Amino acid sequence: MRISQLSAASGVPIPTIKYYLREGLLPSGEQTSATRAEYGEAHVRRLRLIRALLEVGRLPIASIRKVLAAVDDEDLSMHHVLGTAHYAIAPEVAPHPDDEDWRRARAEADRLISELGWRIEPWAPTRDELAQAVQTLDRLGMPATGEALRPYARAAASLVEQEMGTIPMDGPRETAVEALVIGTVVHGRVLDVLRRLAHESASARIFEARQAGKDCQAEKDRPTP
Amino acid sequence: MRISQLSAASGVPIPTIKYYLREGLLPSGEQTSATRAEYGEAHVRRLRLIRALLEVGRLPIASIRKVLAAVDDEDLSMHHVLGTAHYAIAPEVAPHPDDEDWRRARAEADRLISELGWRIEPWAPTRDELAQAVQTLDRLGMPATGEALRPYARAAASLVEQEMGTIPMDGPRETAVEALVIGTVVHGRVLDVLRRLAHESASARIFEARQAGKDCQAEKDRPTP
DNA sequence: CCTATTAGCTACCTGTACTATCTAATTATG
DNA sequence: CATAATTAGATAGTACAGGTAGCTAATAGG
Repeated sequence: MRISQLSAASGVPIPTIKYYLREGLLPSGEQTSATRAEYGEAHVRRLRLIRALLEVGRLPIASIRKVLAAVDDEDLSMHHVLGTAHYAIAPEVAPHPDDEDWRRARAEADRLISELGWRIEPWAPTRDELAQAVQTLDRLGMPATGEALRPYARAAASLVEQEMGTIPMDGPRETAVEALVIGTVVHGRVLDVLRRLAHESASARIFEARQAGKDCQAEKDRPTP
Repeated sequence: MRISQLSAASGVPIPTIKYYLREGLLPSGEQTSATRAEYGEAHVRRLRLIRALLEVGRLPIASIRKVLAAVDDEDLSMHHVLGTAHYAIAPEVAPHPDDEDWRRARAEADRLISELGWRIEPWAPTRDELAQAVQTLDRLGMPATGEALRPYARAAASLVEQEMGTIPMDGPRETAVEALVIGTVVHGRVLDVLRRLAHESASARIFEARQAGKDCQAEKDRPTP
């Protein structure tokens, strides 16, 4: 398969494929001469994974590179690939270690994690992400106690439990690892989208009585298609 | 309160505050002379909300402007403010209306929503987001049937139900509306982070037996603090 | 042999979220 | 009263992300 066919098969423009090659997201094809390289099904697959992480997972290119490097490293156990993915996904959160509010939020996050009995590395950046959310809720006057977060944690744990059951652990490593990464990234988005849909629906149910007469005005505000 | 005090109180640098004023995210202070304006507690509050939407919610400035405009529009019902927030949050998803795969994914998304009995506007961009995720999973060979998505939907619905109960519906409009927006954005992130934590924990539990001997090597890969 | 395609390279472009600087008008301070 | 500091408002510049475009030399296929 030549680059033009790879482009056609994947829907990704040639210059973009070249960009991904430069950035080390996509392995080079097998060089058959100075101006020819041969690409295969693995490249199509890889491109699909890249686009999934980029468009659905909203990961920056640099993070995708790290994730894919871990996926390709045969020496890493599945758990460590997943760990790398989690590290790469977690956005930098600029902790202010000498800020009192920050320390309290971080302590609250750590407390919740240990109460739940979750096995999370002490240096996991995800802890900081949780602390950031907790701190933000505190500052906004909606304090996030462990009490308030526990339902979210339980729901998350139960969904993840189910999801883990569907990973083909005993198939080829690559399949399992990709399924894990997709689980982390794409299913995260699925849950987020469904939550927003549920939110809109709940809001419609709850408020429909209160606003009865206002629908006509609202219709005018509808964005024109 | 002058701009320098506003900056100190909120932790946002003066040039950034000026930028938010220019961009219409923050209302101007009360002009007391050609070179003085007076800011109040509302400005501090607004800045905190902006930073929450930006840093935790990862919303682009343009979306934040739309959300805040809706929050400030006293003529909009709470449901419509929330709708605006949902519209603003949903990233553009570039649907290809003549792509067969896309149409199938979109149909699957619509089917799931109607099966669940959710009240979602037909033109809601969130439908496209769900369709995008479904299409991506299809392409990656992990087809997302309604069956597979239902547990996520149920969990989302139940969490949202609880969350709605905590909104102070009968307090001042601004408080309720802000709580709704924060619920949409910040609690979404909380759930996402908790899901990734649960994922890491589950992975640790499941794989610890399989990798026993590899921990030493793994420790060396730990990012240096 | 001639046209099209390709790898590898460098340069360029667009959008986002700031940052910096400048000006003129105040306001506070010694 | 003079002088230093602060401010609003405006313009311009920066850094990064994610591509996109064009160039050159080599080669493949007809």
